[in-house]
Amino acid sequence: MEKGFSTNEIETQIKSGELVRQKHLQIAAGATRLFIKKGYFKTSIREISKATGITIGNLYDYITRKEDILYLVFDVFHSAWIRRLEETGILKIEDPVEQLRMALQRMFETVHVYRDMVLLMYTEGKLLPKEFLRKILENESNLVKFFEEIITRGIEKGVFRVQDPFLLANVVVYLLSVEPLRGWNFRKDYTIEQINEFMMDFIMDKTLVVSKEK
Amino acid sequence: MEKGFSTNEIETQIKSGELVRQKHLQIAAGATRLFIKKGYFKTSIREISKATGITIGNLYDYITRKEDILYLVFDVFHSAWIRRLEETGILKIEDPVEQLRMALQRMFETVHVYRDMVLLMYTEGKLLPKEFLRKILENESNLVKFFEEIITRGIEKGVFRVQDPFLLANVVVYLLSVEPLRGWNFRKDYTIEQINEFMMDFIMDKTLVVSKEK
Amino acid sequence: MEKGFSTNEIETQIKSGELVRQKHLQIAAGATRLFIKKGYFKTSIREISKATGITIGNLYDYITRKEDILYLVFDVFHSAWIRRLEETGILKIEDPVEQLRMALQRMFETVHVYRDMVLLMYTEGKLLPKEFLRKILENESNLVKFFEEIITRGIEKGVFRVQDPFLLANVVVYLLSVEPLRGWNFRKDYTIEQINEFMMDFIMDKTLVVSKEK
Amino acid sequence: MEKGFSTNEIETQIKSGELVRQKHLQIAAGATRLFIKKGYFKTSIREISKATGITIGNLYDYITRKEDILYLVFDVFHSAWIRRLEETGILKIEDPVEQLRMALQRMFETVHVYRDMVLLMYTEGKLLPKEFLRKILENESNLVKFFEEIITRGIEKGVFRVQDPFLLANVVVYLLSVEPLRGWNFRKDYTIEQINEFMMDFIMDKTLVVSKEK
DNA sequence: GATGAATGAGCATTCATTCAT
DNA sequence: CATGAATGAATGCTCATTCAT
Repeated sequence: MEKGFSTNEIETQIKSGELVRQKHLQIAAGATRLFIKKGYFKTSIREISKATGITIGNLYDYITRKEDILYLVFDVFHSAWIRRLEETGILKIEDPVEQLRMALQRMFETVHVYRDMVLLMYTEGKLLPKEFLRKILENESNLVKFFEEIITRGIEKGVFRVQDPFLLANVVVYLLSVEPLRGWNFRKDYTIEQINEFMMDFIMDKTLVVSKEK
Repeated sequence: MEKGFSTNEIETQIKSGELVRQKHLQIAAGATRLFIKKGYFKTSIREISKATGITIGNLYDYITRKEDILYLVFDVFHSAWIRRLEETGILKIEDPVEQLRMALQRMFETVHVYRDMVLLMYTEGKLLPKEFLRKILENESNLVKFFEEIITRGIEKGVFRVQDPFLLANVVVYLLSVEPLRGWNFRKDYTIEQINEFMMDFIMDKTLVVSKEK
Repeated sequence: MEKGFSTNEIETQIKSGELVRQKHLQIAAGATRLFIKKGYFKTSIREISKATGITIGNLYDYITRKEDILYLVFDVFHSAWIRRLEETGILKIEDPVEQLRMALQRMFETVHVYRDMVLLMYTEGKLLPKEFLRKILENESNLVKFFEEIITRGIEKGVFRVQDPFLLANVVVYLLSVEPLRGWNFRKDYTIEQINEFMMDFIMDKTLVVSKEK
Repeated sequence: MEKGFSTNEIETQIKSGELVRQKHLQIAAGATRLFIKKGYFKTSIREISKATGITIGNLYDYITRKEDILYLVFDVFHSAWIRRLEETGILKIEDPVEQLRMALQRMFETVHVYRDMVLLMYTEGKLLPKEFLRKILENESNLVKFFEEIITRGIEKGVFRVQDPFLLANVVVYLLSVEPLRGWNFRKDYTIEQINEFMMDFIMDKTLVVSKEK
């Protein structure tokens, strides 16, 4: 029903849904900073309680296990992520080339904004309870599908020539995270714009029929 | 480069260098299995002691902090990794195209063999104390340099046309880990050979001057 | 004696005595089931709130401490217990032998019906605050007196020959609980009727002058 | 192997069996006092640690869960209990009447010595994990058998006349605990000797053929 | 009178690390 | 060199109780 953020998956002692939503955001906000700085395991519930201003007991009215907080963090992040993608008019762009370029542009910006969160998902994602992990992976899977569809449409329109759109889409989504994951090795020598431009060309090159005669 | 494996960085209560080396290997072997299965934090020293057959007290004669074990694990892994690269005659191949292809082939195989370790490095690497982390990143950096050199030589020989060999090399090394990190989304639909072939083509395409007229 | 059930001992935020009585019954009913199933300590106020349908805050309008609920449970039970004894015309039976036999009969039935509660009183009774404990013990003491009087009357009438009616009455009341407390060891081999018959004979034998020549 | 006290049932981090035995005794001793005074649930591990002089961590080297301590307490108690029974030459007494009398005498003394422990077993016994509970009940069951055998032998020798030796033995064992469980109602008016004498007569009367003509 | 969110002390338990033998 | 018992701070979590609405 609500668009955007919802965390119905987490069992709660609190009846007011609105309150739950607000506190979940509050918890996620406080915990995110800590998780990014110290990692999930090195962050204690006491610290989260302090950072969020919610007493421990009350915290546990909104979650059942510490793991839930990790999920909360990922979920809030994912909502923001999705929102950024939807806000743009990317879905309505007709020309696949332009659409892919815009989608990539948008995603690279988003990845940059949420660099630390992207890193967190790669490093701590596996700690999620199976059920939550499934949900997170589904999100990622959808992003891949999103790119797969753009590519497929491009193929149908004859502007892309690609053998395996699905595998390519996987690689493309993976490449979005080069900077967060491997940036330590080149960050110092390039601006973020240079990096993104390089990645953009790298991907577009791979995809466009028209790049043949270069 | 070095003769196999050395862990001089770790402070030790024991004099005999040979013994230290042997026990370090023993510790790394036992701990690796555990870290892969349960992660660094959820593995206790007691478990490592049990898995290695080294009593806790004795364990602490060969390390100073739990983190040291993580480093040991990474270091042993890295030696094996390097060995695999050196064993082949890749460095002696004259034709850059062939050399790149062989290097990639070799690396994809290696990544596949050490898939869990690669994952471990991505997820737990950040836990290393700064000094150790520096060393690990240096290893990685060297791998990037290795590919950068191949590419640069290819450019000089006129067989590759690449704008930024360094950035490309970074991307290439990053792409080696596509399967361990994102394979969950496509592993079920492809054999490892199909995946590697796809990745190989993807990278070579990106690099080769001659591939234009395809 | 009193008309049913009253729990004036418990301090209350609520004025209306009638309401207090009703809620106290409601609380006792819900809590009894839980206490029997999980024991006093392992039953939380939250669970009692849920089981009784009374919100936690409201619950605390009718009690002051968790211990009060235990007392409530015992008190309600005791009323029912007493009622069962009074309902029968035992007090009016003239022949002491018949009277004792009927009283025992009635009590064994009652114990059987309230077996779990009897057990609960033995195991959790000591947890009551001193004042409440005193009241509960007084109830028990009255039951002993009840039997003591029957026995004494029997002695006066020459049908019982007993040295110490008071101690005997204590033992008799204690024996009523043999099945709840030690039944685990013989329950499987006997019906409840067999057990009660045995106990009955055992006690009557102990008491009756006339049983000598058997 | 060792006669008397052994607690092999409890999993331990400690290798030296002798040390385990000694510490288990130490733990049981300290915990017993606390359990008797405050009950199992109201006694915290911290208190037990303090009372035993064993640090919390070390405590947990000798047990796995708090429940184990309760078992330890019961087990130590049971060993002492058994020892008292065996030390006497009761088993060797030929005359069943004398044997029963001596056994009862001995048991009443023992119950008196361990009055608080008997109470503890009745009130907290049910808290034991199933496996331990089974063991404890088995001990009790054996005590019943012990009396059953004496009685049966008495019947065979024609000195007892009893319909159901097994049920009677159950009742007899149950009666051993009148004083701990119901003594609050008559303790003040009788010496322990008076009580025990009364109980003794009560039971012997019930059992002896020869008591007919009294 | 009723609601249920908030409090925070308290609990059992774990575990990296030390050190006497 | 090796052993393994000991330490104790720290952790995640529970729950009786309060109180603003």
